[in-house]
Amino acid sequence: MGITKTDLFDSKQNELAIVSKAFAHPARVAIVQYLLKANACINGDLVSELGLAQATISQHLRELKDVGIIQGSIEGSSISYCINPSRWLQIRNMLNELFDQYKDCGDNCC
Amino acid sequence: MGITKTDLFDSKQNELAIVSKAFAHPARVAIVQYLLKANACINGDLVSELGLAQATISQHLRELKDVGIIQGSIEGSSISYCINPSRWLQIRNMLNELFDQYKDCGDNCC
DNA sequence: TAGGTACATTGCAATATTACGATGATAGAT
DNA sequence: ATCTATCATCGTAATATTGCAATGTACCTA
Repeated sequence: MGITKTDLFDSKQNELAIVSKAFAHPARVAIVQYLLKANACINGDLVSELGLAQATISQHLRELKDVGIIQGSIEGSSISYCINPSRWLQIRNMLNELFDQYKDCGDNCC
Repeated sequence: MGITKTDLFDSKQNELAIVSKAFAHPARVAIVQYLLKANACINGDLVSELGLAQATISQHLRELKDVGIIQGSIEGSSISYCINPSRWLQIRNMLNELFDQYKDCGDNCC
């Protein structure tokens, strides 16, 4: 059926899944890494950087924007994208909270 | 066309995407959280815990296992699953490495 | 106004994911 | 050997994702 049964899970689990899905494509990882490296805000010369069509890049940018990871501001006729600082930290904390839950159980695990 | 052009990206970007994809479904997040909470190793009573069919749970478990996040060992006629410690730490480090790359650029961003 | 640049959106084809019933496979109990 | 419990796999239907050409929109320039 291809449809995720989101109602079976709590909001935190769904949020984690949505955020993870944003990173679940190498193109979006590459876009985020590029924005991190450039630090200053960059417009869509990602098209020449990555080897994908303009429409495809635009689509990936929108997905990242929808999740709030990046934000764009109009810069004349082009658009500057950059990491959303507060959202970035929030996601980082959310992931850390998950990964910190692991308690090493020695070798008596499985 | 529905197929990801993995050859356009480096192995690290692809790895990050693959790992993220494992967490990109609330059921898999819930499974991981359950294993974290239970600490000790748990078999497939996830079927009653989550509201999904046995076949569906099994499928999600396999995806988590394929990425190496969890591992299972036969326990009589049932199977004990648990977090894979080394892989868990490795993923944690990989994500931290990404999230630490963010340098706050003050307010002169975008 | 007309033309060009930079993105976004639409529409479509190909492939992937999600979910589950039905069916296998294996281990323990009778 | 037969039954049952537990889990994996297969097959299939419904939906989502990926990618791009074509088109739309907004802005700048001449």
